[in-house]
Amino acid sequence: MTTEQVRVVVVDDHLMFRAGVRASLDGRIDVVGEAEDVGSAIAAIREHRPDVVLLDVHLPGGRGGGGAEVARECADLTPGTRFLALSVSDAADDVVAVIRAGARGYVTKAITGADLSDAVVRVAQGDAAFSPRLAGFVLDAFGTAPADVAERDDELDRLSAREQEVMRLIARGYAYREVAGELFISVKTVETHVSAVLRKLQLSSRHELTRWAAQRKLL
Amino acid sequence: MTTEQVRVVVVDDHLMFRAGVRASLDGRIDVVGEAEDVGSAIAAIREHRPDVVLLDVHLPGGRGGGGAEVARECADLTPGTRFLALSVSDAADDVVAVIRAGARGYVTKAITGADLSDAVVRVAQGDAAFSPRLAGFVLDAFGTAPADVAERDDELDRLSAREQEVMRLIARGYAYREVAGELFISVKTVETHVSAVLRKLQLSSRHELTRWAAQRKLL
DNA sequence: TTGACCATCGGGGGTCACCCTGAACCGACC
DNA sequence: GGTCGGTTCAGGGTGACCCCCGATGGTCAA
Repeated sequence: MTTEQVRVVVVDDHLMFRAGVRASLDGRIDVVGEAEDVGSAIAAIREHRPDVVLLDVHLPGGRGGGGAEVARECADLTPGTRFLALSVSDAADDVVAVIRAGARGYVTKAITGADLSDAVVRVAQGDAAFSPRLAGFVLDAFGTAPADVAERDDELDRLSAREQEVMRLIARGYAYREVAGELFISVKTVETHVSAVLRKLQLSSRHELTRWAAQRKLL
Repeated sequence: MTTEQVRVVVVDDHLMFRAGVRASLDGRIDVVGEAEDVGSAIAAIREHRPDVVLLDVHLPGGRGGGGAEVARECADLTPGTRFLALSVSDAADDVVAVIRAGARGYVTKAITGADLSDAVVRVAQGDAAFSPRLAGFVLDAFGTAPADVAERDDELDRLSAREQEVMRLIARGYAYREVAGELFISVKTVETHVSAVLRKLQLSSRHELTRWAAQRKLL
């Protein structure tokens, strides 16, 4: 890896900044192309097929998706290319969005030339590269699925077993007749249960029930 | 951060390895406790409330969840504590599992004492710490959603602007009359738009529309 | 100018959702 | 034994939903 330079395309809407990046990167890196908006970035990446794209997060053009749009569009077209986001923003939303789009790292523009070169090399080798503090945002966004199992529901406990059964089907969009067929009871009985559910949960329609159940991940 | 030592609990099922970790960590780190299985780890963490837990991934005891189980159990109990996974395994599944459980980093046991000390300090400061190559596993597991974005646009673009507006309100549970009042149009016009939306999306009721919109996160 | 699409309305009608009262059976509890 | 709650079902009613058939006017492109 010391024998071959890392081929890089720099995407940023400011000419001066691109010149600065080009001047700051050391001999391990070869800037093979530049682009200044979403469209020209995609074209340049497809043409040069670089190892790494240094990608500004906020870009003109395209459908307003900025750097994340570029990464998404090129993910299938150029599988060997990795993306390193480079932005003034250190907002968690920006970081998570572009990482979700497929970028392998995110550094702020306060970085030094040497550190940026290191980050580019690391990303080229398949590793991740983050400015301090930013990696935590990604991990925070990552660990937000299996943590809510312990939540008990006293509202749900007020429903009888049969009422819960009917409630789940109704919340999933089943019609009364379909619920009746599913549970081998009459439509009128379903109506009775639904009325009881709505009354006990203090809801007024099956639509509210759907949202209520969705919020509690009961679907 | 040079004035205060980072307080650490070391969790590993091998006494010899714990001794090695203790001997390898430098003066910035203070090992305040040790544990050798899931149960004793949770107890030690609750007792000492360390800044960082060095956590072996494969542990005896508990419900077989290993280090991930420890991290999950302690997430709510000791919010100030961060977890750094430490394992011989460099398998992607192990890495993703323990990160998903809340760990802020993952290093292999091939690490040097100096690098491990650095990683502990970085995690204590809220940053992430990964051995080379391992961070990529997490990012790979993270970017597994953008496939439905393109499909969403195709389907959604077939709706006119007004139809999308009506669709969002209907999907949120608004009644026709409420939508009419919100958009200053007649109930009949709302009906027309809803019919067009259902026909274009090949749905048969507003309930299916709600699920359709929820799947695409349009709410 | 014509055609296509969109947004805005209306009548009519069939189905569905929701509520009301009322009732029967069963098991648990006092 | 009486009371209470759960489950089952019925008739009747009102409004919401969803479709069919129309109609008018606007914009935009061929």
